[in-house]
Order: sequence, then structure tokens, then C-alpha cells
Amino acid sequence: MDRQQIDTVRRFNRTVTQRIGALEDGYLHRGRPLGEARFLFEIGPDGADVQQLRDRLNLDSGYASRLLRSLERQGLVTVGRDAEDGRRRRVMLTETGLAEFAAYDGLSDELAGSLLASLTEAHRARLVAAMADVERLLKAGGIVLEIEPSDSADARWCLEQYFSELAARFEEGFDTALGASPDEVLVAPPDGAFLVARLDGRPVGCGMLRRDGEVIGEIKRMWVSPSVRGAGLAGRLLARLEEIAREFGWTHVRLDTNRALAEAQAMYRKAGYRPIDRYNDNPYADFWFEKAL
Amino acid sequence: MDRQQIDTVRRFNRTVTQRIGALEDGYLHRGRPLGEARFLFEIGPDGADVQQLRDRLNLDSGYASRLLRSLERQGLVTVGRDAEDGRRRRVMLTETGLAEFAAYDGLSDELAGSLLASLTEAHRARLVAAMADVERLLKAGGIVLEIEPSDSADARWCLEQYFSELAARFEEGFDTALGASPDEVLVAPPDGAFLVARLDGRPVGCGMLRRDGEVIGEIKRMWVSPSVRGAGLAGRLLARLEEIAREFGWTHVRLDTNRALAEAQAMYRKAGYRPIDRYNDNPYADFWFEKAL
DNA sequence: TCCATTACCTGACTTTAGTCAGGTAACCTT
DNA sequence: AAGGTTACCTGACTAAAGTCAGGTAATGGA
Repeated sequence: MDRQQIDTVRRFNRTVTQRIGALEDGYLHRGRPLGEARFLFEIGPDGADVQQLRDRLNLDSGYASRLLRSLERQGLVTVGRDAEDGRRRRVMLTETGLAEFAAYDGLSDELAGSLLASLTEAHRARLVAAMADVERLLKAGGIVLEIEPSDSADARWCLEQYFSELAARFEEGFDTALGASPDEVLVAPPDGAFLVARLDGRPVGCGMLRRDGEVIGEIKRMWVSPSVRGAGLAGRLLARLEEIAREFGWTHVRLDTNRALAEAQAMYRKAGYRPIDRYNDNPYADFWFEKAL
Repeated sequence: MDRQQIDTVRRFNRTVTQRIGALEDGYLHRGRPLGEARFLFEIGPDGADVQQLRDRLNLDSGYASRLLRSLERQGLVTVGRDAEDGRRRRVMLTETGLAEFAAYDGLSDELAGSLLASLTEAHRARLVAAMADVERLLKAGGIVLEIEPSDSADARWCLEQYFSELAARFEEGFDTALGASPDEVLVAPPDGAFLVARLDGRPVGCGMLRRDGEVIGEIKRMWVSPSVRGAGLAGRLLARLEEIAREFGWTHVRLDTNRALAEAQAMYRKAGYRPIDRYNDNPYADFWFEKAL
């Protein structure tokens, strides 16, 4: 990897952790131990399960319990049984707890504001834009792609998101019965592959490759969660699916798309796909593309 | 301040501390307590004084001493008297210490690399550029401007940097005797002001305002350290000097500049300065500007 | 119905980080 | 040469963070 890029990243890490870290110290815990403050903040106005808190903050169960007792003693939270599962416990902020939360929220705003405070409006806008970019791309870098059965829980979840987005965006609506062909129920090597993209373990995108003739593959069900758009995930999914197709020994991949999905078309073209004639009877397809591998 | 900007900054803080923090944990200390690891890394291949280390890492003197003893016991450092001042102690890495340092250095590279690893070349370039921007502007936001006597240690240091830069950039060289007029020896309100810009206590820029007639001020000695250029510091200095002039009740400010300093001219024009006729006999001046306040 | 599992809890610990008071030797000023 | 200051040290302490073993009650499956 490029020496200069590495150096820039290291300088970035240094400056950012220094500047943000310095502000957070003794500022974001209001006289409370940092662990407690983070715990309280993580509970949030809507409450949370102890379990959620434990794995969001990566805490030992004993430690979490102790923090909870401490907050309870301070009158900041109440702990009750979960209605559905009596073992599980639900934490809610009390009146006072909510006030504390609001105070932390305000401090976070202040902290963020203080990073911008002494800049001119133009530079401030530039900083915020750069931060948004860094955030988006850093997130993107943490996304991992995995092949898995197309009927796994996460795969199903992604498909649900995908279909409901199609229903919202297609002028003609979307009916799963017409658009989702039955033979795709389970896609697996060597006749295809279903790819799930995950960020910190949570699915944020998917894509599917399926055999369509001896040496041709069809790409379908490409979906990227709105929370990570604009960071090239679609391109990565596409590239990975093509790679898989190549490994299967296929020579071409093709796909169809609807006129409502303009950004998808643009991406396919940029990735080297060329328009071809209709090759299927998908009622929702308006354009057909192909690429030689 | 803009709600949307604040939210972007908060999202940025969250994502960055999560992603970088997660990687640093248990990665950047090689089984050693974090404090020790940072101390070792800070010593560096060239060694350092205990004092330097103490205030770079903000450590209590007792604590620093203890860390030092621990590293010594592990055979990673040697501590010797300073040649010039017997009280002061100089820390050097041993052979093993150097190897450890190199390991940390490598890990930092790896960490940086891992943030870029799964991105495409184009997105990687975009991320690095955005990081550079964030770093530059975040630094800029930490810079504070202060009025102080033009003969303070930091003011003198800035002027030295300024003059040596002029000497390097002017085609005709620069001779302090000709360019620095004697009556500016000490500039102070209400006849002018010397501004020093500091980042984390270290001077990174300066600018001076001096009475030139009843209601006119002259701006001189504008200098910005190369380490913080491109983040609008010159503009901030200029704006602040104008503000001061306005407070003095002056109606105009003017200044001169050399043909070699093209970026300065551009900045003055953008800030509303208009070319005027020669108003002084500065042998190094090629252009003269004025602005009504 | 029994038994393994799960979610959470308590008590007893350790490590890390950091503070504070008081000391010694080197240095600096007068 | 005396007295204050500085740089570093040691010992005694504390708080925070985190780990581990063993427990209890609710749940789920055979």
C-alpha cells in the first residue's frame, strides 16, 4: 500500500484522537466514572435490555450488573422483567435519568460545536463535508461480504428490504409473486451464490448470482442499505459476484433493471455492462445488460 | 450552529472512535499496559528527556518515573544523565527497545492500512483526501489567536521564521536591516497590535497591525507556518487585525506585498483589498493594497 | 417432568492508572 | 557558601476497570 496514504491516515488518527479525546476527558462524564456515563448514555430515552447494553459496550456480565446497581442506587434507572422472557431484564431511565441523558446529549452537541466554533463558515462547511465523507468511507471499509444460503435469516431480511424498496420506487408497484421466480428459492455453488454484506455483524446489503445456461450467470437482488449508500458497496458486490462467476468458469453475466432505478443503470454501465436485447420475461424489467468476463 | 452540521460531526466522532478504537485495543499494546506502550513509543528511536515525555503525555512525575523503572526492568530502555544538566535524565531505547518500537510502528502502519484495505483504489484515494482535509481543518480549529508584545519569545520566533522565509522566496533575497523598520520594535495598543497564533501552545503564525497616520493602520508580518497552511489561518489573522483596527476607530487598513508572494495577493483581493499607489518606500514592496473598514 | 441452557446476579479478586507527600542530588542566584 | 529551585525519585495510597467462579430463577426441548 502507498506509503503516503498510510502516513496521511496515521496523521489523521493522531490528530483526531488527540482533539476529540482531549475534549471528551473530564467533560463527557460529569464527575461520574466514564464507564457509568457510557452505560447511562447507551440506555437512551427508549430504554434497553441488559443484554443489548452488554454487547454494544462489550462488557462482562458481572461488570454490567455492577454498573446497573450503581445507577439504580443513584436513582437514575429502574430495572424490570421483560414481558416475553422473564430472565431478560429491561432497563429504563427514570425522570432524573432522562435529565442526565439530556445533559450528556447537550454536552455531545457542545463538543461537536466546539470543533467547528473557531472556523469561518466556509471552512466549517468544508470540514463537515470531509467528515461526512470520512465517516461514509470508513464505514464502508468495515463491511465484509460473505457467501451464504439464500434462505439464511439475514439473507431473508435483506430481500425483504429489497422488495419493499422496489414496491416503493417502481411506478407500477411490485408484486413478489410476479417478480421473484420460484427457482431461486435456494441458490448455492456451483449454480450460483448469495452474497450478504455486513457491517459490525448487521446486514447492510446483498446480491445474488444464478446460473442461466451453461456458461452464463445472471445477477439479481442487488440491494444496498440507505445507511451505507454512496461508498461503493454496490460496486464491491458486483465485482465479487463477477469474480465468483469467473471461478465457476462462466464467460458472461447479464442482468435486467427497471427504469426507476437510474443510479443502478449508471453503475452497471460504468462497470462495463453493455445494453442487450430482452432475454427474459420479467414484467418489471425495462433494460437488459451483459458483460463478458 | 446548524443542527445538521452538529449531527454530522457527532456521527463522525462516533464512527471514527469506534473504528479506530476497536482496532487500537489489544492491538496497539502488545500485551503491555497501554500507558507503558505509549511511553515506549513516545521515546522513539532518538531517545528523549524524561521531562519531554512527561509533558507530551501529560503524566505525573511519580507515575512517569514508575513507567520508566518498569521499562528499565524489562530491558527496553537505559536511563542516563544529561551531559549539560545533571538533574535532567535522558532515556534511550536499547536494542530490544528499538525492536519493540519498530513493532509498534509496524502495527500502526498495519492499522492504518486496514482502514483502507477493503476499499477500491478510487474510494481509497477519496478517503485519504477527506482525512487529510479533516486533519488540516481540525488542527485549524484548535488554533487560538492572542495579542501580545511584539518582543515576546514566541513573537520573535515567528518573525525569525517569517524573515527566513522571505529570504528564501524573494528573488532579490531579504535583508532585515532594509525590510524591518526600527519603529516597529514594540507594537502595542492603542498604536497597533501583534497577534500570535498558537496550536497546543506552540506558535504557528503571526500578524501585526501598526498605526500609520491618524485613522489608518498598516498590516505587516503576516506569517503562517507551513504545517497549518491551507486551513484559512491567514484569513483569520487578517480578519482579527481588521477587527482590532476597527476597535481603535481607524477607517482604513493598508499593506504592501512582494511579487513573489502570489498566494498572499490573491488572499488580500478576496478579503476585499483594492490595489492603490505606492504609499511607502519599502524596497521589497511591489504591490500596495487598501481596504475601507 | 427433568435437564440443559440462558440471563442475570453477587462476592472476591487483579490490574491499570493515577495522585500525593516527602525525599535527594544537581543547579542557579546572590 | 547559603538558600531556593528544579528534575527526578520512592513509598503509600485510591479509584476505576475488568475478570472469574459460583449462584439463582426462568425458559425450552426431550
